[in-house]
Amino acid sequence: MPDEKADGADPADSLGRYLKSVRLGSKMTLRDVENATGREVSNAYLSQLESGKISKPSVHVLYALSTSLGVPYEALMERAGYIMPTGDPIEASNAAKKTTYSIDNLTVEEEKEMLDYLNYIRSKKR
Amino acid sequence: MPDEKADGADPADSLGRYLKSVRLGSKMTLRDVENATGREVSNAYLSQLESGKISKPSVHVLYALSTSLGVPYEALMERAGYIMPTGDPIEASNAAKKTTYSIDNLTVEEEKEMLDYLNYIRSKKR
DNA sequence: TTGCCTTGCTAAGTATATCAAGCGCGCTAA
DNA sequence: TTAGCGCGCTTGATATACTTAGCAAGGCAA
Repeated sequence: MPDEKADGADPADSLGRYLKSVRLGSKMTLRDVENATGREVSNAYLSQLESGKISKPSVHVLYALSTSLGVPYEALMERAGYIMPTGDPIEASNAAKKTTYSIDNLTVEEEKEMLDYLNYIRSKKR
Repeated sequence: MPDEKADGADPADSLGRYLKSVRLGSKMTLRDVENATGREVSNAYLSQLESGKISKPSVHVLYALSTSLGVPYEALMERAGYIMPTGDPIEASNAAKKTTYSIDNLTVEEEKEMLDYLNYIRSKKR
């Protein structure tokens, strides 16, 4: 691993290494985690996750792992490259293409503002 | 074989119908949405989503649709059967009451106002 | 009519997540 | 030594998300 960058450049890699470090930190085996998730995540699959062979596990898997390992759900979501609504680094591909459609490419802040505004106009009308 | 049930018990079904109602409410075609997502979600795929043929789209797809359609990310996540950290184990029945919070059921006037507001905050920020 | 365009939709293929089974290694005990 | 067990890991198979190409129906113009 001589070419590791300081930041987590590769998201998949980062997720795998994160999962592994957390598991080892808890002194659990792969099968321990499998059982802790109620067999929702097989040890074989977890192994592939940790080695980075699988880049985008489903949210269900991430949720099961987060509760079984005791780490916050959001941490796993972000490292898996998913976008959390509370605002975070976003995969750049979104910003690339712009079309001039009605509500297009809402940023997270914009979405929040829009929601606030909706609440405002609704309360006003009631 | 038209054996559709009238209730919205099935979450997958619910997601499809929700997407469709939002799209029609915005007066967009399937291809409009495809373009609005920057081609991230094809019109063919969206059609399958709306018809309930696909039950668990990835979070990326849901995110692209939420921004392009102007609905909150959480609403789609919940209807797709995913678990959001702020909620708890979510069942279909739960989703119904919980999503009153969202931009669900936008009236036409509200939609117009929202669009105006979006233009406003965008022009302000540039 | 004929021709062109758009709309929703489908059929068939590819990619990838996920599972079940099992392999080889290191350990510990007889 | 051999037997057994738990460990991480791999290998193949299946399910399902997702793509690309295209079709039938309807609208509209010449």
